[in-house]
Amino acid sequence: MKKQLKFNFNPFKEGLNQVMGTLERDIMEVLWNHGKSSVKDIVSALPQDRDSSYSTVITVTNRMAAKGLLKRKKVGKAYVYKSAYNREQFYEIVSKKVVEGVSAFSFQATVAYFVDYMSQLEPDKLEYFSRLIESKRKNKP
Amino acid sequence: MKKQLKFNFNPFKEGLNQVMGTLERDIMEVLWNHGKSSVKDIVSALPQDRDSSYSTVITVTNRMAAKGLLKRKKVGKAYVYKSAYNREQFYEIVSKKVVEGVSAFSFQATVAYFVDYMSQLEPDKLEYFSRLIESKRKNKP
DNA sequence: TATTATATTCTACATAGTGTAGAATATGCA
DNA sequence: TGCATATTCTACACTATGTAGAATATAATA
Repeated sequence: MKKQLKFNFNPFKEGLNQVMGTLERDIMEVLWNHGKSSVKDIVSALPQDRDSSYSTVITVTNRMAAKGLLKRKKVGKAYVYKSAYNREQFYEIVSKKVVEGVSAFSFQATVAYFVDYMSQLEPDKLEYFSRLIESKRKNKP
Repeated sequence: MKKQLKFNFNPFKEGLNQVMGTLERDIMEVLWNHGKSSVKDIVSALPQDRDSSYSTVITVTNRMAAKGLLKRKKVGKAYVYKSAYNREQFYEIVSKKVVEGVSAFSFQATVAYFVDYMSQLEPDKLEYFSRLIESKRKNKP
């Protein structure tokens, strides 16, 4: 079976950067937005304000491949990289693991803050939540 | 106001070790179980299988104090350390921040897995949450 | 008060993850 | 076969954590 993806979760950062470094995040975005890409492609697609060298990007993509975040395949002279998971899969994997982890850390506190957090949100999100619960209840006689 | 406690959350580890290192965790446990303690006290209360030197423990307690995890006060010749938060407070702070963080990361996936996780553990609780959510919704016109 | 036991601070090294990139090496196409 | 280009290797920076010796400070007591 596929090796389980390992990551840390930093709740004080934003978006993908909660789970990986900033360059890694930018590379993930490039691969999700542009599909399979060579290092050359990635370098040119990276945000303008980030001018990482070719070898910096190669080092990081290889580390990401070693971690199971990316896959690579030789095409002609160069390797072509792609994300091992699409965006939706990746967010699901992370969310699931963090929810499991924090529930195991402290079920009570987690439940309390989850409900609390939810109730402060807009009604449509609460509604989404209650509809989800209802459907679960119906499927669990 | 008090400086906000910063931490990473590792869902692949266990208990307090999800939020800090192993020696840090052992020190927290000593302080929660024994109350205010000098470094000497801590060293002797640490698990037998861990034989960290006095200066190792001092280094780590000072780092923890710098991070806001511990407080210290000079008593006689030595400093006496105590946790900045009691166990319950600490678990609440962490749970709250991680729940907020992962909800911001991906609201939909988080809600989905949270409900999923809860319904697997104790189906009955779903009804409780359902009612809780409903009452929250009614209080939010 | 001077000595001494003990506590602290300073410094430094190790490992892991991430960002960085030059130098050396390999390789495929013209 | 040669060259342009891609890869690998190596190495340094920074942060977090674990580790601990050496140097220094300090309080209690003789």
